[in-house]
Amino acid sequence: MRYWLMKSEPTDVSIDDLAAMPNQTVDWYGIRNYQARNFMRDQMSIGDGVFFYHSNCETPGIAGIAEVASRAYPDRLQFIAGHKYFDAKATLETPRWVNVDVKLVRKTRLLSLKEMRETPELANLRILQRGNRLSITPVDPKDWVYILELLEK
DNA sequence: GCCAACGTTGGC
DNA sequence: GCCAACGTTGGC
Repeated sequence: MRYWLMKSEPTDVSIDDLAAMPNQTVDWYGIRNYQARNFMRDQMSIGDGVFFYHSNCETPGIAGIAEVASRAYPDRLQFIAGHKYFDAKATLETPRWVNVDVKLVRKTRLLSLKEMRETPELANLRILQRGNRLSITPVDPKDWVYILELLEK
């Protein structure tokens, strides 16, 4: 059992979009970064905890709790010629990109990036480190618990 | 819209 | 295999 923070642009998939999806589940498509892919492929298990993070928006921050709902499987968009996420080097036999499914647990208050930065206990959180752009990062269990408490406040 | 930081690409 | 150039991310 591991914990993760996964970024999504709310103009693409917001927490409310997730809540409106069938089974409140979305395939985490479009990851085109090897580190993030490897986290999904090698380390994620069904039931892992996920903080659903809104990025590249007016108030970035954690908007809800979700969970990993599948093992990693090939991202279908890599095979669609002309698609934004098409990859000419990927084949059905040797796909390059994978995704997991992510299921909503519950929407929370928005815990803003600003508030996280102002919380000394969270100083080690990967997303707060300088220059961190990874869209999927592991979260330490103690940070997971601490943030859960913050989300209740 | 700016730009710092980082990842990827490709010439050599 | 180096590294300059380019592309992307994402906060501000």
